Amino acid sequence: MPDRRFRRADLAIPADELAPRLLGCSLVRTFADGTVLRGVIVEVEAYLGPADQASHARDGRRSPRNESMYARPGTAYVYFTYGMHHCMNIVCAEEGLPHAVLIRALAPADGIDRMRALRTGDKPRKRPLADRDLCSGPGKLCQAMAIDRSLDRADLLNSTKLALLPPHPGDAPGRSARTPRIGLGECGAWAERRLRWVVADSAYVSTRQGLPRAEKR
DNA sequence: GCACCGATCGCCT
DNA sequence: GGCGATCGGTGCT
Repeated sequence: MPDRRFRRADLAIPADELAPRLLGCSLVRTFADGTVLRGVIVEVEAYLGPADQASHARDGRRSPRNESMYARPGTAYVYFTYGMHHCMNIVCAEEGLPHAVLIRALAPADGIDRMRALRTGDKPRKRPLADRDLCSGPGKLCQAMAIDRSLDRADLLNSTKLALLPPHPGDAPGRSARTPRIGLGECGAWAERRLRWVVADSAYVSTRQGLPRAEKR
């Protein structure tokens, strides 16, 4: 059976509509040697276009760095930040309107040992990284999946290297919770809007910030 | 040209 | 909980 993919039209919707639907979907990284890494999306944030003061595209900003935000829905937007980390977004809404969903955490599913090797690199460690430390943050998951600027502008609906797949039929993603987005500076009311969605009971989220205490584990 | 800072992480106290 | 790492993007002089 050929792998299932989204249709372009499925992603041609605003980021705050797409984001919750991405919980439970898989992000799949395939290497030239056939190695496959897969994680299930458990945490996302929506960035809502030119008006969104937390977005790289705020006030219509457009540059070589964020050009892919203006591309077709289904395009990957990968950027470099803090001098050492990459973060990955799924571009959505109509082409030319810079909406995107930041992938903040994955539950590792396939290729876990390879992810661990990618995360650990050459650094000697007393204990191997725990599974919950592999993809529990936007920078971590890019390191674990070998996602960098070379995958910026990749088409997640057709790329052989990086793909977005819908949940397996019958997969229950679990209860989701909404919170404000993480790590924003002064963005006025935009910092307060609840544009982050997390699988509330997942052990693989980046932080429990904003989640009800009763859901802490 | 140059100074500031970031959609983060890991290590330290 | 705090802070340094590390460097490209951005905006101002």
